[in-house]
Amino acid sequence: MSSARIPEATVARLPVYLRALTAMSDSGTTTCSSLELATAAGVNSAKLRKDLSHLGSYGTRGVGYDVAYLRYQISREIGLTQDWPVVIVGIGNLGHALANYSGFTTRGFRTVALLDADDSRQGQVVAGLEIRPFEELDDVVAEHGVGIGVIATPAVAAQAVADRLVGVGIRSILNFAPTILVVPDGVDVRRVDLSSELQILAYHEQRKSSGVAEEPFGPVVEAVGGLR
Amino acid sequence: MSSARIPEATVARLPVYLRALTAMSDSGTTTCSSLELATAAGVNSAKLRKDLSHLGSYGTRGVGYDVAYLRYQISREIGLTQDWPVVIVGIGNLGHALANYSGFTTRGFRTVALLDADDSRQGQVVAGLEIRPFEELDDVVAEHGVGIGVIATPAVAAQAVADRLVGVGIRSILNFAPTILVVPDGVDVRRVDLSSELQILAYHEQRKSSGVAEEPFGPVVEAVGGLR
DNA sequence: CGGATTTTGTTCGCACGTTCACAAACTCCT
DNA sequence: AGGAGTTTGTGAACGTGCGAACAAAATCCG
Repeated sequence: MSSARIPEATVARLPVYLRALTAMSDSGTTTCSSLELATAAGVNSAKLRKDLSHLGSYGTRGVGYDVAYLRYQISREIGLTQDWPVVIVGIGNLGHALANYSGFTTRGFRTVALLDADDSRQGQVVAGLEIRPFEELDDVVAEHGVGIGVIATPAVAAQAVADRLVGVGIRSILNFAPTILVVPDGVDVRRVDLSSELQILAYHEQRKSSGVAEEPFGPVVEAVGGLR
Repeated sequence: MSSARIPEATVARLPVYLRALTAMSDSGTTTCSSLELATAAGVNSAKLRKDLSHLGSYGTRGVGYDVAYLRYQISREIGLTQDWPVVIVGIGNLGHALANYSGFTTRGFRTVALLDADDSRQGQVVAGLEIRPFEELDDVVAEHGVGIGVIATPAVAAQAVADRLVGVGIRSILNFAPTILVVPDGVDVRRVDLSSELQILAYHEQRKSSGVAEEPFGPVVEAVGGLR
């Protein structure tokens, strides 16, 4: 069961459940029902139960889920029981923010290097790490192993950076540059596009403004991702 | 046709098409086929054509699409022919980066205010705007009208901020805080969650590492959003 | 003018995701 | 011990989304 393929939609929600469970754990809650967890995560309780059933049968009928146990099981399923090295490329405003962002230092991930092609930034210390030249990518991988690459460069540089990342063996890329990256089979790219998000909001806002007939209490979209 | 409801999946891709068309326009391309545009956007050409067909019939059989014309039509559909005022709340590292981010000043959006509850930041100028106290939210809305709210505060403050935003009439929120916001019907919340994105990548990376049997040339996911 | 060629717009079948509804399984109380 | 009450896990119905295949419409060329 636990080794069967998990639907992509479910995978995308597991981090949300994990966060909700962590919050419960912090506030001393030791047990929760599917309804409580679903409410905290902002989803339907049936959907939550079906999602969890893909991992295994970790609840107890008539009782609910043990918060700590379920949290561990989800962590394990996602692969957070080990530490993934993260390399951030492009330390401009955004890269700066990402380096300082606590979500990257959360259990499961460790920012091991900040790289930038701009000479003027070399040696500057951000979030306790020294900015290194992009050419040292190979050294970084040699030191810390292959992990996850984060691209926070301008759009024009993104594809070249991606090519280099793939070249040193990285197969998971988080792309903040507004470009569609072309990568070989077997490499995952997830794109985070702020202007797309704004535009999607604008579309719905426009529909709301110009009294377009909507389904009763229309699109209340609790959407995509969340920042830690 | 143009007033019919457009599928959510299509709406989410329109910004990508728009960006690809802009790039073509900048490089002097005046006409393109569905295959060319689809390739640039990283999608199947049949899907692209179906998406565009929801807006209307803007192509010419045997020829393709006029880049400038299609670009205008998509802009209009999304609602970018007017300028949406954007308010950013929480000017920490991330809020700082967002304020300087060119995607927010792109045609269609105008950052009108930076708000922060922290006294020590008041008056500081970021990206040409002075940081103002969060209490002045009402004044901002009075000055610039109701638009889109961006929450870049710590998680604990996010819900309270959202409540205030909704209180002054804002119905579109882009949430960077790692929290599920509870909002009334009719309010759209889009969440951008960096740690979720990382965790999703970690899940797939783990599967790739531990030689799990995969479908031939498994999950090459070109996923969610992109930054401008 | 008419046939060959190109490319759009749309129809169809299939896979995926979501929700409802209910049986199975556990606890609690008498 | 047994029945009442809870809550999980899942089967089935429904809706949405995707990709292939094809007809319709435009251009090009002889």
